[in-house]
Amino acid sequence: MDQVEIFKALSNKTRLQILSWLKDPSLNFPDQLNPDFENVGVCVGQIQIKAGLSQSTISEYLSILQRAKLVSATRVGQWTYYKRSEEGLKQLTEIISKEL
Amino acid sequence: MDQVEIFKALSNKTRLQILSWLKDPSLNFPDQLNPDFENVGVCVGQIQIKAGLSQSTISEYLSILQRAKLVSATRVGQWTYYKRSEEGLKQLTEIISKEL
DNA sequence: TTGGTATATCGGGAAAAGCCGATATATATT
DNA sequence: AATATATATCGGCTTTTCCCGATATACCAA
Repeated sequence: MDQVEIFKALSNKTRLQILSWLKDPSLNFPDQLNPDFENVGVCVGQIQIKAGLSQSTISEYLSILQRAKLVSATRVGQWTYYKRSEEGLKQLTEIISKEL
Repeated sequence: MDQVEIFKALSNKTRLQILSWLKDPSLNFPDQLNPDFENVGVCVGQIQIKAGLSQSTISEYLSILQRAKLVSATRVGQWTYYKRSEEGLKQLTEIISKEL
């Protein structure tokens, strides 16, 4: 549980937006194709379009968030679906309330 | 209230340590000269010694924490005393619980 | 197998952060 | 005024982050 890594992941406007968007996928990603995306998450392409940055950048950002355990990924066919990891976010709350 | 600025301020091991040390100054800074330091804070020099980085670096780190409203400063004579800004830290908790 | 789509990885240029020593500024003392 | 101490600011070198385009990989469909 590397605190610095978590805070670095959060030190970017786009990555904070992604986390926020993933709080309510049906609201923020109405064009999503997969009907089960509330459970499985949102695919990289949708996030990329919404963020307006390049595909490679968004892919990298998602893996930064994943390494910090703030999101989790599920591969289904040719898509990778990302969703918030409430477990990791709970850990963050604990860090802040106890250690900080 | 720039969230990115706050998280950037927290994205450094030394700065996290400083915040943590300032939770209990009498424990972490036993050599402190000012007897009232529990209220006023800890001076830059003491923090610098404890951190083991250069004076200029620590001075800069403290102003980064201050800009993020995580600490506050009080100048008394030739010393500047820094202490945690519980107000700013409360704001951080709110950001995380509500917006993130 | 061939081609198409989704994502990941690589290489790199530009900007920011990490950290230093030197210097400037503010205050206190003599 | 001169000196000493504490802190802040400046200039610079090194490492990391921000993004990109190009390419590689994985999967699917014909």
